[in-house]
Amino acid sequence: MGRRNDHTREDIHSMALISALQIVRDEGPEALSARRVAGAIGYSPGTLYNVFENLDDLVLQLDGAILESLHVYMAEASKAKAGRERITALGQAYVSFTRDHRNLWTLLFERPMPDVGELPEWYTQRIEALFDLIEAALVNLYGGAERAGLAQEARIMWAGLHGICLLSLTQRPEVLGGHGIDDLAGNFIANYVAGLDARHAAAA
Amino acid sequence: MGRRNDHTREDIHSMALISALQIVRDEGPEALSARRVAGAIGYSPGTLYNVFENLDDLVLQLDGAILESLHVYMAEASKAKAGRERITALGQAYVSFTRDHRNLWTLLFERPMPDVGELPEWYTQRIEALFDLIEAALVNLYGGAERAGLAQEARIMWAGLHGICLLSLTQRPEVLGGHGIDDLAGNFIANYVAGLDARHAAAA
DNA sequence: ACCTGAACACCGTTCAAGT
DNA sequence: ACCTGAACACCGTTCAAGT
Repeated sequence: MGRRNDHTREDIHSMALISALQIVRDEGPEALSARRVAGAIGYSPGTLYNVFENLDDLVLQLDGAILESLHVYMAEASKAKAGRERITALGQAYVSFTRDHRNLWTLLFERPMPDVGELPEWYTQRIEALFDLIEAALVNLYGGAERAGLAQEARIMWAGLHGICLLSLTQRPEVLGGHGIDDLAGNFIANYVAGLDARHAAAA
Repeated sequence: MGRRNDHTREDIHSMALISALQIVRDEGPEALSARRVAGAIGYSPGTLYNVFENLDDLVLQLDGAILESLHVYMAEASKAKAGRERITALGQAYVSFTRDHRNLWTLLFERPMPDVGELPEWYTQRIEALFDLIEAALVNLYGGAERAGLAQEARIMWAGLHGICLLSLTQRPEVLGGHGIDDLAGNFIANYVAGLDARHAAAA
Protein backbone atom coordinates (compact mmCIF):
# COMPACT_ATOMS: atom_id res chain seq x y z
CA MET A 1 0.00 0.00 0.00
CA GLY A 2 1.11 3.54 0.12
CA ARG A 3 0.54 7.07 -0.87
CA ARG A 4 -2.61 8.16 -2.65
CA ASN A 5 -2.06 11.86 -2.45
CA ASP A 6 -5.56 12.66 -3.63
CA HIS A 7 -6.08 14.93 -0.65
CA THR A 8 -3.81 17.45 0.98
CA ARG A 9 -3.10 17.44 4.67
CA GLU A 10 -5.50 20.33 5.05
CA ASP A 11 -8.20 18.44 3.14
CA ILE A 12 -7.90 15.47 5.43
CA HIS A 13 -7.87 17.71 8.47
CA SER A 14 -11.11 19.44 7.58
CA MET A 15 -12.82 16.32 6.23
CA ALA A 16 -12.12 14.62 9.54
CA LEU A 17 -13.52 17.50 11.54
CA ILE A 18 -16.66 17.65 9.40
CA SER A 19 -17.26 13.92 9.73
CA ALA A 20 -16.58 14.01 13.45
CA LEU A 21 -19.07 16.84 13.85
CA GLN A 22 -21.74 14.85 12.04
CA ILE A 23 -21.11 11.76 14.11
CA VAL A 24 -21.37 13.69 17.37
CA ARG A 25 -24.42 15.64 16.27
CA ASP A 26 -26.29 12.55 15.05
CA GLU A 27 -25.20 9.89 17.49
CA GLY A 28 -23.73 11.67 20.48
CA PRO A 29 -20.20 12.03 21.86
CA GLU A 30 -19.94 8.36 22.80
CA ALA A 31 -20.16 7.39 19.12
CA LEU A 32 -17.02 9.32 18.26
CA SER A 33 -13.91 7.23 17.71
CA ALA A 34 -10.76 7.51 15.65
CA ARG A 35 -11.73 4.44 13.68
CA ARG A 36 -15.21 5.80 12.92
CA VAL A 37 -13.87 9.11 11.69
CA ALA A 38 -11.17 7.45 9.61
CA GLY A 39 -13.72 5.15 8.02
CA ALA A 40 -16.08 8.02 7.32
CA ILE A 41 -13.48 9.92 5.32
CA GLY A 42 -12.20 6.80 3.55
CA TYR A 43 -8.81 6.56 5.20
CA SER A 44 -7.21 4.14 7.59
CA PRO A 45 -6.93 4.95 11.29
CA GLY A 46 -3.21 5.56 11.01
CA THR A 47 -3.70 8.46 8.60
CA LEU A 48 -5.55 10.43 11.25
CA TYR A 49 -2.40 10.44 13.35
CA ASN A 50 -0.61 12.09 10.49
CA VAL A 51 -2.85 15.10 10.79
CA PHE A 52 -3.86 15.11 14.46
CA GLU A 53 -1.70 14.46 17.45
CA ASN A 54 -4.28 12.07 18.80
CA LEU A 55 -8.04 11.81 19.30
CA ASP A 56 -8.01 14.39 22.10
CA ASP A 57 -6.42 16.83 19.69
CA LEU A 58 -9.16 16.21 17.15
CA VAL A 59 -11.79 16.74 19.84
CA LEU A 60 -10.10 19.96 20.90
CA GLN A 61 -10.27 21.32 17.35
CA LEU A 62 -13.89 20.30 17.18
CA ASP A 63 -14.63 21.96 20.52
CA GLY A 64 -13.02 25.12 19.20
CA ALA A 65 -15.39 25.16 16.23
CA ILE A 66 -18.38 24.58 18.50
CA LEU A 67 -17.30 27.41 20.79
CA GLU A 68 -17.17 29.65 17.76
CA SER A 69 -20.69 28.68 16.71
CA LEU A 70 -21.89 29.38 20.22
CA HIS A 71 -20.25 32.77 20.16
CA VAL A 72 -21.86 33.70 16.86
CA TYR A 73 -25.21 32.49 18.12
CA MET A 74 -25.07 34.46 21.36
CA ALA A 75 -23.71 37.60 19.73
CA GLU A 76 -26.44 37.50 17.11
CA ALA A 77 -29.19 37.04 19.69
CA SER A 78 -28.10 39.99 21.77
CA LYS A 79 -26.61 42.53 19.40
CA ALA A 80 -29.70 44.68 18.90
CA LYS A 81 -30.42 44.89 22.62
CA ALA A 82 -29.04 46.89 25.52
CA GLY A 83 -29.09 47.01 29.31
CA ARG A 84 -31.02 44.34 31.13
CA GLU A 85 -32.50 43.08 27.87
CA ARG A 86 -29.08 42.35 26.50
CA ILE A 87 -28.06 40.22 29.46
CA THR A 88 -31.35 38.38 29.48
CA ALA A 89 -31.02 37.69 25.77
CA LEU A 90 -27.51 36.30 26.24
CA GLY A 91 -28.75 33.95 28.92
CA GLN A 92 -31.66 32.79 26.80
CA ALA A 93 -29.38 32.27 23.82
CA TYR A 94 -27.05 30.07 25.84
CA VAL A 95 -29.95 28.02 27.10
CA SER A 96 -31.34 27.69 23.58
CA PHE A 97 -28.01 26.56 22.23
CA THR A 98 -27.68 23.82 24.83
CA ARG A 99 -31.18 22.65 23.99
CA ASP A 100 -30.91 22.81 20.20
CA HIS A 101 -27.40 21.40 19.96
CA ARG A 102 -27.39 19.13 22.94
CA ASN A 103 -24.89 16.61 21.56
CA LEU A 104 -22.40 19.27 20.52
CA TRP A 105 -22.67 21.06 23.83
CA THR A 106 -22.27 17.77 25.65
CA LEU A 107 -19.07 17.02 23.76
CA LEU A 108 -17.77 20.40 24.82
CA PHE A 109 -18.11 19.83 28.52
CA GLU A 110 -18.62 16.18 29.26
CA ARG A 111 -15.42 14.93 27.79
CA PRO A 112 -12.52 14.85 30.21
CA MET A 113 -10.05 17.58 29.36
CA PRO A 114 -6.64 16.32 28.23
CA ASP A 115 -4.68 16.14 31.47
CA VAL A 116 -1.22 16.62 30.03
CA GLY A 117 -0.46 20.31 29.82
CA GLU A 118 -2.88 23.17 29.78
CA LEU A 119 -5.35 24.22 27.16
CA PRO A 120 -3.77 26.01 24.20
CA GLU A 121 -4.11 29.75 24.10
CA TRP A 122 -6.28 29.91 20.97
CA TYR A 123 -8.76 27.75 22.84
CA THR A 124 -8.67 29.79 26.01
CA GLN A 125 -9.27 32.90 23.95
CA ARG A 126 -12.48 31.47 22.55
CA ILE A 127 -13.72 30.85 26.04
CA GLU A 128 -12.80 34.38 26.96
CA ALA A 129 -14.67 35.71 23.95
CA LEU A 130 -17.83 34.23 25.44
CA PHE A 131 -17.14 35.83 28.80
CA ASP A 132 -16.53 39.10 26.98
CA LEU A 133 -20.05 39.08 25.57
CA ILE A 134 -21.46 39.05 29.08
CA GLU A 135 -18.86 41.47 30.35
CA ALA A 136 -19.71 43.92 27.58
CA ALA A 137 -23.38 43.65 28.48
CA LEU A 138 -22.57 44.43 32.13
CA VAL A 139 -20.45 47.40 31.10
CA ASN A 140 -23.31 48.54 28.92
CA LEU A 141 -25.56 48.32 31.95
CA TYR A 142 -23.36 49.80 34.65
CA GLY A 143 -20.75 51.78 32.75
CA GLY A 144 -17.08 51.01 32.47
CA ALA A 145 -15.93 52.68 35.68
CA GLU A 146 -15.55 49.45 37.62
CA ARG A 147 -14.64 47.21 34.77
CA ALA A 148 -12.38 44.96 36.83
CA GLY A 149 -15.21 43.95 39.12
CA LEU A 150 -17.52 43.36 36.19
CA ALA A 151 -15.00 41.02 34.56
CA GLN A 152 -15.22 38.74 37.55
CA GLU A 153 -18.96 39.00 37.67
CA ALA A 154 -19.27 38.15 33.99
CA ARG A 155 -17.42 34.91 34.69
CA ILE A 156 -19.70 34.14 37.58
CA MET A 157 -22.77 34.71 35.45
CA TRP A 158 -21.41 32.46 32.76
CA ALA A 159 -20.61 29.73 35.28
CA GLY A 160 -24.04 30.04 36.84
CA LEU A 161 -25.81 29.70 33.52
CA HIS A 162 -23.64 26.76 32.70
CA GLY A 163 -24.39 25.04 35.99
CA ILE A 164 -28.10 25.49 35.46
CA CYS A 165 -27.96 23.99 31.98
CA LEU A 166 -25.91 21.05 33.26
CA LEU A 167 -28.35 20.41 36.06
CA SER A 168 -31.28 20.52 33.68
CA LEU A 169 -29.54 18.10 31.36
CA THR A 170 -28.87 15.44 33.97
CA GLN A 171 -31.76 15.71 36.40
CA ARG A 172 -35.38 14.80 36.00
CA PRO A 173 -37.68 17.82 35.95
CA GLU A 174 -39.27 17.20 39.37
CA VAL A 175 -35.88 17.49 41.01
CA LEU A 176 -35.67 21.03 39.72
CA GLY A 177 -38.91 21.91 41.43
CA GLY A 178 -40.93 21.40 38.26
CA HIS A 179 -39.58 24.56 36.72
CA GLY A 180 -38.11 24.60 33.26
CA ILE A 181 -34.56 25.54 32.48
CA ASP A 182 -35.69 28.90 31.06
CA ASP A 183 -37.34 29.78 34.36
CA LEU A 184 -34.25 28.85 36.31
CA ALA A 185 -31.93 30.78 34.01
CA GLY A 186 -34.27 33.78 33.97
CA ASN A 187 -34.57 33.81 37.74
CA PHE A 188 -30.82 33.50 38.14
CA ILE A 189 -30.07 36.41 35.84
CA ALA A 190 -32.78 38.61 37.34
CA ASN A 191 -31.66 37.94 40.90
CA TYR A 192 -27.97 38.25 40.24
CA VAL A 193 -28.48 41.52 38.38
CA ALA A 194 -30.71 42.73 41.21
CA GLY A 195 -27.82 41.98 43.55
CA LEU A 196 -25.48 44.00 41.35
CA ASP A 197 -28.00 46.84 41.32
CA ALA A 198 -28.15 46.87 45.10
CA ARG A 199 -24.40 46.96 45.48
CA HIS A 200 -24.14 49.57 42.80
CA ALA A 201 -26.67 51.79 44.54
CA ALA A 202 -24.85 51.35 47.84
CA ALA A 203 -21.55 52.37 46.23
CA ALA A 204 -23.04 55.45 44.56
CA MET B 1 -13.01 -23.64 38.11
CA GLY B 2 -16.22 -22.92 39.87
CA ARG B 3 -17.67 -21.76 43.10
CA ARG B 4 -15.46 -20.60 45.94
CA ASN B 5 -18.15 -19.27 48.17
CA ASP B 6 -15.67 -17.61 50.49
CA HIS B 7 -17.56 -14.32 50.20
CA THR B 8 -21.24 -13.55 50.17
CA ARG B 9 -22.84 -11.48 47.46
CA GLU B 10 -22.89 -8.57 49.86
CA ASP B 11 -19.21 -8.99 50.64
CA ILE B 12 -18.28 -8.86 46.99
CA HIS B 13 -20.55 -5.89 46.45
CA SER B 14 -18.93 -3.81 49.16
CA MET B 15 -15.40 -4.99 48.46
CA ALA B 16 -15.84 -3.88 44.86
CA LEU B 17 -17.12 -0.46 45.88
CA ILE B 18 -14.26 0.05 48.32
CA SER B 19 -11.66 -0.93 45.75
CA ALA B 20 -13.31 1.23 43.10
CA LEU B 21 -13.28 4.19 45.47
CA GLN B 22 -9.58 3.76 46.12
CA ILE B 23 -8.77 3.49 42.44
CA VAL B 24 -10.69 6.66 41.62
CA ARG B 25 -9.28 8.57 44.56
CA ASP B 26 -5.68 7.60 43.84
CA GLU B 27 -5.59 7.48 40.05
CA GLY B 28 -8.63 9.35 38.83
CA PRO B 29 -11.86 8.30 37.13
CA GLU B 30 -10.13 7.25 33.93
CA ALA B 31 -8.28 4.48 35.81
CA LEU B 32 -11.54 2.80 36.79
CA SER B 33 -12.42 -0.33 34.84
CA ALA B 34 -14.33 -3.51 35.51
CA ARG B 35 -11.17 -5.54 35.05
CA ARG B 36 -9.20 -3.39 37.46
CA VAL B 37 -11.83 -3.65 40.16
CA ALA B 38 -12.24 -7.39 39.67
CA GLY B 39 -8.50 -7.89 39.91
CA ALA B 40 -8.25 -5.73 43.02
CA ILE B 41 -10.76 -7.87 44.89
CA GLY B 42 -9.33 -11.14 43.60
CA TYR B 43 -12.18 -12.19 41.36
CA SER B 44 -12.60 -12.55 37.63
CA PRO B 45 -14.37 -9.85 35.63
CA GLY B 46 -17.43 -12.04 35.15
CA THR B 47 -18.10 -12.16 38.87
CA LEU B 48 -18.67 -8.43 38.95
CA TYR B 49 -21.63 -8.92 36.65
CA ASN B 50 -23.11 -11.24 39.19
CA VAL B 51 -23.36 -8.42 41.67
CA PHE B 52 -23.69 -5.32 39.49
CA GLU B 53 -25.77 -4.88 36.39
CA ASN B 54 -22.79 -3.40 34.62
CA LEU B 55 -20.00 -0.90 35.20
CA ASP B 56 -22.39 2.06 35.03
CA ASP B 57 -24.35 0.49 37.86
CA LEU B 58 -21.20 0.17 39.96
CA VAL B 59 -20.36 3.80 39.26
CA LEU B 60 -23.86 4.84 40.24
CA GLN B 61 -23.53 3.11 43.60
CA LEU B 62 -20.18 4.78 44.08
CA ASP B 63 -21.61 8.16 43.15
CA GLY B 64 -24.33 7.60 45.71
CA ALA B 65 -21.74 7.07 48.42
CA ILE B 66 -19.83 10.17 47.36
CA LEU B 67 -23.01 12.24 47.42
CA GLU B 68 -23.58 11.04 50.94
CA SER B 69 -20.08 12.07 52.02
CA LEU B 70 -20.65 15.46 50.46
CA HIS B 71 -23.91 15.84 52.32
CA VAL B 72 -22.32 14.96 55.64
CA TYR B 73 -19.47 17.35 54.94
CA MET B 74 -21.72 20.28 54.04
CA ALA B 75 -24.16 19.66 56.87
CA GLU B 76 -21.31 19.51 59.37
CA ALA B 77 -19.74 22.72 58.12
CA SER B 78 -22.95 24.70 58.37
CA LYS B 79 -24.90 23.26 61.27
CA ALA B 80 -23.81 25.71 63.96
CA LYS B 81 -24.48 28.75 61.80
CA ALA B 82 -27.56 30.69 60.78
CA GLY B 83 -28.69 33.34 58.32
CA ARG B 84 -26.16 34.62 55.83
CA GLU B 85 -23.36 32.80 57.59
CA ARG B 86 -25.04 29.48 57.05
CA ILE B 87 -25.36 29.99 53.32
CA THR B 88 -21.82 31.23 53.00
CA ALA B 89 -20.56 28.23 54.96
CA LEU B 90 -22.46 25.84 52.69
CA GLY B 91 -20.89 27.41 49.65
CA GLN B 92 -17.42 27.28 51.13
CA ALA B 93 -17.92 23.67 52.14
CA TYR B 94 -18.90 22.70 48.61
CA VAL B 95 -15.86 24.45 47.20
CA SER B 96 -13.61 22.78 49.76
CA PHE B 97 -15.00 19.37 48.94
CA THR B 98 -14.35 19.77 45.24
CA ARG B 99 -10.79 20.84 46.02
CA ASP B 100 -9.98 18.19 48.61
CA HIS B 101 -11.66 15.31 46.80
CA ARG B 102 -11.15 16.37 43.23
CA ASN B 103 -11.09 12.87 41.76
CA LEU B 104 -14.22 11.76 43.56
CA TRP B 105 -16.08 14.91 42.62
CA THR B 106 -14.92 14.52 39.03
CA LEU B 107 -16.27 10.99 38.89
CA LEU B 108 -19.59 12.31 40.09
CA PHE B 109 -20.09 14.80 37.30
CA GLU B 110 -17.72 14.09 34.47
CA ARG B 111 -18.89 10.64 33.71
CA PRO B 112 -21.70 10.48 31.16
CA MET B 113 -24.92 9.54 32.86
CA PRO B 114 -26.33 6.17 31.79
CA ASP B 115 -28.62 7.12 28.91
CA VAL B 116 -31.03 4.23 29.20
CA GLY B 117 -33.78 5.17 31.61
CA GLU B 118 -33.71 7.81 34.27
CA LEU B 119 -31.78 7.97 37.48
CA PRO B 120 -33.17 5.76 40.24
CA GLU B 121 -35.18 7.46 42.94
CA TRP B 122 -32.77 6.72 45.79
CA TYR B 123 -30.15 8.60 43.79
CA THR B 124 -32.37 11.53 42.98
CA GLN B 125 -33.21 11.81 46.66
CA ARG B 126 -29.56 12.21 47.58
CA ILE B 127 -29.28 15.08 45.14
CA GLU B 128 -32.38 16.61 46.65
CA ALA B 129 -30.92 16.23 50.13
CA LEU B 130 -28.11 18.55 49.03
CA PHE B 131 -30.57 21.06 47.64
CA ASP B 132 -32.47 20.84 50.90
CA LEU B 133 -29.45 22.02 52.86
CA ILE B 134 -29.42 25.23 50.87
CA GLU B 135 -33.19 25.52 50.89
CA ALA B 136 -33.24 25.18 54.68
CA ALA B 137 -30.61 27.91 54.95
CA LEU B 138 -32.75 30.20 52.77
CA VAL B 139 -35.82 29.45 54.84
CA ASN B 140 -33.78 30.21 57.94
CA LEU B 141 -32.85 33.53 56.38
CA TYR B 142 -36.17 34.64 54.90
CA GLY B 143 -38.75 32.60 56.77
CA GLY B 144 -40.94 29.87 55.39
CA ALA B 145 -43.71 32.05 53.99
CA GLU B 146 -42.60 31.75 50.37
CA ARG B 147 -41.08 28.34 50.55
CA ALA B 148 -42.00 27.43 46.97
CA GLY B 149 -39.92 30.26 45.57
CA LEU B 150 -37.02 29.44 47.83
CA ALA B 151 -36.99 25.84 46.62
CA GLN B 152 -36.32 27.04 43.12
CA GLU B 153 -33.73 29.52 44.31
CA ALA B 154 -31.92 26.85 46.31
CA ARG B 155 -31.51 24.85 43.11
CA ILE B 156 -30.22 27.87 41.29
CA MET B 157 -27.67 28.53 44.01
CA TRP B 158 -26.52 24.96 43.90
CA ALA B 159 -26.19 25.03 40.12
CA GLY B 160 -24.30 28.30 40.28
CA LEU B 161 -21.81 26.98 42.81
CA HIS B 162 -21.40 23.88 40.74
CA GLY B 163 -20.77 25.84 37.56
CA ILE B 164 -18.12 27.93 39.31
CA CYS B 165 -16.30 24.85 40.60
CA LEU B 166 -16.41 23.26 37.16
CA LEU B 167 -15.04 26.35 35.52
CA SER B 168 -12.23 26.58 38.06
CA LEU B 169 -11.38 22.95 37.48
CA THR B 170 -11.03 23.19 33.71
CA GLN B 171 -9.77 26.70 33.09
CA ARG B 172 -6.42 28.26 33.79
CA PRO B 173 -6.55 30.88 36.53
CA GLU B 174 -5.99 33.91 34.27
CA VAL B 175 -9.15 33.06 32.37
CA LEU B 176 -11.07 33.53 35.59
CA GLY B 177 -9.71 37.03 35.95
CA GLY B 178 -7.00 35.91 38.33
CA HIS B 179 -9.44 35.35 41.15
CA GLY B 180 -9.55 32.13 43.09
CA ILE B 181 -12.50 29.83 43.22
CA ASP B 182 -13.30 30.96 46.77
CA ASP B 183 -13.57 34.57 45.62
CA LEU B 184 -15.87 33.62 42.77
CA ALA B 185 -18.09 31.48 44.97
CA GLY B 186 -18.17 34.11 47.70
CA ASN B 187 -19.06 36.87 45.26
CA PHE B 188 -21.75 34.72 43.69
CA ILE B 189 -23.43 33.94 46.99
CA ALA B 190 -23.18 37.50 48.26
CA ASN B 191 -24.64 38.95 45.07
CA TYR B 192 -27.37 36.39 44.66
CA VAL B 193 -28.44 36.82 48.27
CA ALA B 194 -28.34 40.59 47.82
CA GLY B 195 -30.71 40.11 44.89
CA LEU B 196 -33.02 38.03 47.07
CA ASP B 197 -32.88 40.72 49.73
CA ALA B 198 -33.87 43.40 47.23
CA ARG B 199 -36.80 41.38 45.93
CA HIS B 200 -37.82 40.54 49.43
CA ALA B 201 -37.79 44.17 50.49
CA ALA B 202 -39.83 45.12 47.43
CA ALA B 203 -42.44 42.49 48.25
CA ALA B 204 -42.75 43.54 51.89
C1' DA C 1 6.29 11.43 1.53
C1' DC C 2 2.25 9.37 2.35
C1' DC C 3 -0.72 5.67 3.55
C1' DT C 4 -1.89 1.00 4.96
C1' DG C 5 -3.15 -2.59 7.92
C1' DA C 6 -1.55 -5.55 11.19
C1' DA C 7 -0.22 -5.51 15.90
C1' DC C 8 -0.23 -4.19 20.87
C1' DA C 9 -2.40 -3.35 24.93
C1' DC C 10 -6.28 -2.35 26.49
C1' DC C 11 -11.79 -1.97 27.08
C1' DG C 12 -17.16 -3.87 28.65
C1' DT C 13 -19.81 -7.73 28.51
C1' DT C 14 -21.41 -12.57 27.79
C1' DC C 15 -21.64 -17.33 28.54
C1' DA C 16 -20.33 -22.32 28.13
C1' DA C 17 -17.93 -25.09 31.08
C1' DG C 18 -16.43 -26.50 35.39
C1' DT C 19 -16.97 -27.39 40.73
C1' DA D 1 -25.33 -21.75 42.74
C1' DC D 2 -21.31 -19.60 41.98
C1' DC D 3 -17.20 -18.57 39.53
C1' DT D 4 -13.92 -18.85 35.73
C1' DG D 5 -11.69 -17.59 31.66
C1' DA D 6 -12.03 -17.57 26.98
C1' DA D 7 -14.43 -15.16 23.43
C1' DC D 8 -16.66 -11.22 21.01
C1' DA D 9 -16.71 -6.79 19.48
C1' DC D 10 -14.89 -2.99 20.22
C1' DC D 11 -11.17 0.90 21.68
C1' DG D 12 -6.47 4.41 20.88
C1' DT D 13 -2.15 4.28 19.10
C1' DT D 14 2.18 2.74 16.75
C1' DC D 15 5.01 1.41 13.09
C1' DA D 16 7.17 -1.75 9.62
C1' DA D 17 6.19 -2.36 5.05
C1' DG D 18 4.75 -0.93 0.71
C1' DT D 19 4.11 2.63 -3.32
